[in-house]
Amino acid sequence: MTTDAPASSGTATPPEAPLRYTAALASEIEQRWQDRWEERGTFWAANPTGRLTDADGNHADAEAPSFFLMDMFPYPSGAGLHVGHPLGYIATDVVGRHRRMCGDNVLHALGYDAFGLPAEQYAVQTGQHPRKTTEENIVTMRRQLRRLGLAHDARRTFATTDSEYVRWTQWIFLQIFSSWYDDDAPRPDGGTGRARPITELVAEYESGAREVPAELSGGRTWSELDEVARRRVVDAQRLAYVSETPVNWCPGLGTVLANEEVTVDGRSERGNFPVFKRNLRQWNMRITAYADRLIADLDLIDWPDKVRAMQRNWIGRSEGAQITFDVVGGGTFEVFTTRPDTLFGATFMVVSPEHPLLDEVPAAWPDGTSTAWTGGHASPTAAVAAYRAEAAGKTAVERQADAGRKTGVFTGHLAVNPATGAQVPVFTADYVLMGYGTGAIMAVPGQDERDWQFAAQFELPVVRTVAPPEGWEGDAFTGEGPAVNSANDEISLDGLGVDDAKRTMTEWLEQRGIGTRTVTYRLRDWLFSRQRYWGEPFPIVYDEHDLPIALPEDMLPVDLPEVPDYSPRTFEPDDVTSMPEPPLGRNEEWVAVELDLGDGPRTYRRDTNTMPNWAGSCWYYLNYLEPGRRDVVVDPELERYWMGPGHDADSGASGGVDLYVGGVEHAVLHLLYARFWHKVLHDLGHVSSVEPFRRLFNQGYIQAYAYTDARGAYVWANEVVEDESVPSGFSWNGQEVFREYGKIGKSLKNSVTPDEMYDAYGADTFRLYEMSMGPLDLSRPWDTRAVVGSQRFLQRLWRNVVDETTGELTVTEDAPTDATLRVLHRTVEDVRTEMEAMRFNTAIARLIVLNNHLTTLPAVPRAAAETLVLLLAPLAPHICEELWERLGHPTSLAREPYPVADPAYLVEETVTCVVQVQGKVRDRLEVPPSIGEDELRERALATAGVQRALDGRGVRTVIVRAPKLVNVVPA
RNA sequence: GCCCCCGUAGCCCAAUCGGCAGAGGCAGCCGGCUUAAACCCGGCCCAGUGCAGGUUCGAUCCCUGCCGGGGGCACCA
Repeated sequence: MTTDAPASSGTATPPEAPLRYTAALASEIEQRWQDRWEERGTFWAANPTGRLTDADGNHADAEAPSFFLMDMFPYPSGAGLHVGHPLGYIATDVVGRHRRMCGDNVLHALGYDAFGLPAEQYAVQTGQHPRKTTEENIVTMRRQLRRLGLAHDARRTFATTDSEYVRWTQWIFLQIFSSWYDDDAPRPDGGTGRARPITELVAEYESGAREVPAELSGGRTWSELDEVARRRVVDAQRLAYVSETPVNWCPGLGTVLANEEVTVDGRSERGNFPVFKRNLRQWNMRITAYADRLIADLDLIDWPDKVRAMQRNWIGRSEGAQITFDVVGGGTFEVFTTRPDTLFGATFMVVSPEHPLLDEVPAAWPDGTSTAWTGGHASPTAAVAAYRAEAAGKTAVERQADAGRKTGVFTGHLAVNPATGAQVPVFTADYVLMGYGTGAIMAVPGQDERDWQFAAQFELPVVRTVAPPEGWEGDAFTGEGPAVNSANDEISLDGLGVDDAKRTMTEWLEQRGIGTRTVTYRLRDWLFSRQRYWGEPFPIVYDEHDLPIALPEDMLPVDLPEVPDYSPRTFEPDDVTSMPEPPLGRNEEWVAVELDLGDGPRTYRRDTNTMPNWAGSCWYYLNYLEPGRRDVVVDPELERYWMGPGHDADSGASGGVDLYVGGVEHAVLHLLYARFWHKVLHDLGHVSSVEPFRRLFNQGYIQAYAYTDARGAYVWANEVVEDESVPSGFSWNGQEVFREYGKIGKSLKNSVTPDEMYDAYGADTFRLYEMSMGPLDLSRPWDTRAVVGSQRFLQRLWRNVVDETTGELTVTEDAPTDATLRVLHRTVEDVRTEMEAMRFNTAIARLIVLNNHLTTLPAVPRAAAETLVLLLAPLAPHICEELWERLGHPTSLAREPYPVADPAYLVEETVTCVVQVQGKVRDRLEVPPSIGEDELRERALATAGVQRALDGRGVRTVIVRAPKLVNVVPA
């Protein structure tokens, strides 16, 4: 049996011991202290300036280091919490309380990420307005978390759905909309490339300092463009822009989704619905402009290697060349390749089905077209149209199922290989993706496995340009080797290694003006609009030209309008032909709006999309610094104090939140988006820090066993018992059941709630158990039965100080003995080390040792009790406050200095020296720690154990590691 | 298929620089307390570190291969 019914008889208060530390007494103490902390403002963090002072009205002490501590933004679920949820909140609370006792000014608060799909779905299900259900859920969650005793500054809480917060989310959107990325602008850190206000771009065009890019101007100068054309030129360069691009359309959710929200199976991360590629006009954010900085600055921050690797991987930087190919009969197109050295082996071309080259294809098949290439169609026009339609209807799942079995069709186009001059056929195939590189490749079957497969399928020629090793029997050879078959009148790569060949070829291409060195990224721009109700509206209107116009700041926030129906228009999950239909479009009075934006009152049309729920979590850390500001998104002085580079010893060159704790599931979503927004705000001068989160810590998950019966149905885990008589070892109601390990939740019937723990043990026991289960970053199984161990510890602590019957203090004023002082100071030293390294499980183990030692004494010396209480206070704050008060201290221990060990008591009088012969322990010696090597060697050689083990053999060498080890090596 | 992390007692987990395999908790067993039981107190049992090699005076720790578990990526040119 792994999960007892939580209430056990041991927690009832026995009449003979009215002050035993039972769940009832713990609850009384805990709630009393929670009220006091709130009334006294114990955990108010003082800002250096402005309205937020500490409880005494003081601003931050300039001498005290600041420590900005954060949990990942919780989403207030309607389902309530289970025991896995608080793990991270307890951990950050322990860190915060510990840092505070170490003298830091700790900022720790918790807000709510309350927009988004789940909130909306919950509201639709319950038939209520999302604002109502969201607010109710926040109330419930606040109550459950307050009962944990978290030392948050309650003045700094907020929800992303607050109108005051939405104002600034929209304001930041407008900052991004009103910016462009200047690749050549110098940065303070020495690099080049940063966001600049779009007004500066316009000014440069007007003054002639900058020429309008030809692909945007159609060859005309700025002065030759009319007003609308100029706006199109500028709009195309904004960091937030509207464009018609292939996007992820999810009919089942009724909205488009970002790449990061689509699983590798091509389904929505939420709801697991199919996702289709559709060309739609949508908002995008130019995160790709920051790709290099998002990679490079990973080196500045203290994050788990795993998360940094995931971000690097997601951004997917690859170096190569872009090469121009001429199309026979006119026109050109570009390909991207990481292997320009293999150009001589490019025997055909492949473009993605969405490629513009296919908008016009020859009307008839060229002479000699193989029937294998035509797909049975009479003309390229028909073949390409059919293939394009087929590709558009495929989900990513289907595409993936086909991986390896290549499909495609000849387009009728022929291209010229610039190295060989040969005419090669251009195919279209869906293994080439429009969103990566140029959407077109040169196919080199000799050096690329995918191309080889395609070539085999369509009977295309193979030319090897890298010599495979002797005896190579495989297909494509992608390894290192000398170039072959790679020479023309102007250039020869033959004999060069891959790297040299790449360089030589790229130089030749650049000289000839038909290629350039290029870097490409897997990362795409961030698709930023959703066709849902419960999100931030865009602060954008459109004029008669259908061009976006930013609303002026004084019109913010744009609040959500009431609509007749806020449910999304969803479709059959596989309805490919469906079109998104934003709920905000249902309120025509709101959509059509008359405004005076400078040229008199005119009618505009509002944007009816909403922002993704990531928007709110992209900047919430800044809002903790001083929520509710009307004049500025964040006070620069507060940002420098709490987050600026060098604001404390550990903040480094990047600055940012000192410690950010949360699950690893946001590694490439929230954490990438937030870094992007932060860098834009940094470029525009709103924040001094370069990165939002200096140190990231991923906590593990608490999971639990679940049990299925013979039919595979889940049974209530808390009713399962261990049963030797059945093979699985577990039974439920007398029938054998089978154990699995998985997420805690209602569906697995293994849920345990914090409320049950508060009732059965109290919050301190619950906190202590969660922290003692193992290292914080490891996932581990919940075991309700084991919680009692933490409760026993607190009971023994309580009894060491308070008489269970009378409530009298039992501590003695006598000085501790030398032995007690040694244990005490050893514990202080070790606990400090463990706490600083966030190894709370081992810190707790040391505290238990000390407490058990005190239990053996006739009476506990006050000095030892007080030190123990202070050491334990971050972990079990309520009982420690209570004991601290009973020990005669009128004020909270929240800011008492964390104990420091006296080194005098850390020195051992004797050390056990291990005496080994050939690595095996043969004897032990009690020696003074200061013993010299020579003396130790002599004494070790003289021991009976060594003599017996040597058995007359000579000694070759003796390794001495004074004072702890001697190892004798026989001859 | 590629990459990363983890395998220590029945269970959760410790072990600093390569130096006595055990800090703590749970469960189990024995004893004490008790009219009795629970709570509580004391004590005990329990692994040679997933497997096979290698380096070393000495390996849980470093290296190689394999097995098991977890995670990430996956037609990215």
